[in-house]
Amino acid sequence: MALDKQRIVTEAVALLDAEGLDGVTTRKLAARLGVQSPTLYWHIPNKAALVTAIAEAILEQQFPEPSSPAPEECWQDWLIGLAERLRRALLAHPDGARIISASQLSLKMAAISELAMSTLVGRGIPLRRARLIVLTVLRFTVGYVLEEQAGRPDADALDGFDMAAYAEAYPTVMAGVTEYFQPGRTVDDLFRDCLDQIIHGPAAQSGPTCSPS
Amino acid sequence: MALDKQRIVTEAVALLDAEGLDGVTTRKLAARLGVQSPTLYWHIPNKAALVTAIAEAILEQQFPEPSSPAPEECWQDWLIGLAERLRRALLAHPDGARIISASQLSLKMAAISELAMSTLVGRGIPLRRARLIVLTVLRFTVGYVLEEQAGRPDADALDGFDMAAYAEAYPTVMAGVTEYFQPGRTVDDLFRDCLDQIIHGPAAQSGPTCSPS
DNA sequence: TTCCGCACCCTATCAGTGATAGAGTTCTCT
DNA sequence: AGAGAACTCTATCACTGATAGGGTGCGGAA
Repeated sequence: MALDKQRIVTEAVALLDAEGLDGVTTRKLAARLGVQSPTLYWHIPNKAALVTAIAEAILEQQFPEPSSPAPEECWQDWLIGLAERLRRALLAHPDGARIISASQLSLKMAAISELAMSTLVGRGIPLRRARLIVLTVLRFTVGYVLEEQAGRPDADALDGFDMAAYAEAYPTVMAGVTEYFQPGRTVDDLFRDCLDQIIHGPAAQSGPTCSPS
Repeated sequence: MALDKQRIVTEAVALLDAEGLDGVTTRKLAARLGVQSPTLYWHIPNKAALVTAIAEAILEQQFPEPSSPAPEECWQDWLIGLAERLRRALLAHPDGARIISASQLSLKMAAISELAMSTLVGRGIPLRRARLIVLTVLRFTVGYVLEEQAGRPDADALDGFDMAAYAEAYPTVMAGVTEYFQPGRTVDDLFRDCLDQIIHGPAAQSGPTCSPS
C-alpha cells in the first residue's frame, strides 16, 4: 500500500488511541506502517507538523462539513451544542486536548470560530460580543477538557497523599463536589452547567431559558 | 552551598525563564547547580515531580499567603482580580500555562479554589453556583493563557501560509480582531472582557455593574 | 579513638528520542 | 535506452530521562 501523508496520520491516530500522546513516536509509527522511521520525514517536515495533522484529523472526525448552522433553534442552545461536540472530539482520543493546544495554527479550529461567530452575528449579536462569547466558550472548553484528561496521579505521587487532610484543608471544594454529584449528576452535566454559566449568565439555574436578544 | 530541593526548584525556574520548558533538562539544570545530573534524583523522584514543584513555585510567587478575602468590595470584582492574578502568574514565565496543566495534583491550585469558593459562599452564593463559577473561571483562565502562550508559528509553518486567503476564508474572525483592537484595546482588556462575560453575564457591556446577589 | 552507617555526589551506562546525510532502488516520462 | 524524480533504506548524531553501583565525608555510638 502506498505510503502517503493521509495513511501516516490515520495510523498515528490509531497509535495515539493505543498508547497516548507520549507513545506516538516516529519509530513506533513507522513500525506500524511497515517502514523505517526516516522514511516518514519524506512526507512530513517534523513531528510538530505531525501533531498538528493529528489535531486536524481529530477535529475533522467530529466536524466533517462546516457543520450546518442552526435552522430555527436559538443560538444559545446551538452554541452549547457546538461546544459539546468540541468536547466530545477532544475526549474521543487520549490527550486530545493536549494535542489541540500543542498544534499550531489549526485551520479547523479557525473554521469553527468562523462558523460560530458568523452564526451569532447573523442572529443580530454585535460583532464584539459575538467574538467575546465564542472566544470564551472555545478556550474554556479546551481548558476544561485539558484538566479532565490530565493524567491521573500515578501511584508514586499518590502514596504520600492524605485524603483526610485534603478534605480538611479544602472543605468547601470537597463539599462542592460531593454536593454536585449527589443526585446522579455526571461530568457531562457539569460541563453543561458551566457552559450555561457562560452563555446564559448568572440568571440561569440549569436549563435553557433562551431569553431573546 | 547545600543542594536541597528548594535550591533545585529555584534554579529550575531560572532555567525555565531562560530557555522555556523544553530547555529545562536534567543535565542543564544540574550544570547550573554545579553538579552532575544523576545527583538530582537523590532529591527528586522524577522529572514530572520537578515540573509539579515548578508549578507550585510559580503560583506561590503570585499567591504567597492564602490571599486575603475581599474587605468590602463586591465578590464579582474580587473574583476577576483573582483570575487576573492567576493569569499574571502564568504569563510571568514562559510556558507557564503548560506547566500548570502538566502538573498533577497541585495543592496551591486547590488552595485557590478553596479560597474562591469559600469567599463566594460567604457572600451568600449557593454552594453549587459557587462551584460552577469558580470552576469555569479557573479552567477558562488556564485555557486562555495556554493559547496566549502557544508557540507562535515557526518560520517553516509560516512560509506556506497565505494571509490573504486566511482573511478571505474566515472574514468574521478577521473582522472581530481588527474591530476589537482598533481603539487601542490590549490583550489584557480582552481577557478582562471575557471574564465579564462569565461573571457578570450577557448583560454586562464591559464595566463592573456589580448587581446585588 | 575507632568505626559503622547514612547522606550525598560521582562515573558509567542504558534504552529511547527526533532528526539528518547520503546511498540505493524503483518508476515514469522523454 | 537513459535521465531524473520519487521514494525508501542504512548509519549515525546529539540528546533525553533514568538506573546501577562505587566512592567520600560527616555524624554518632562503641
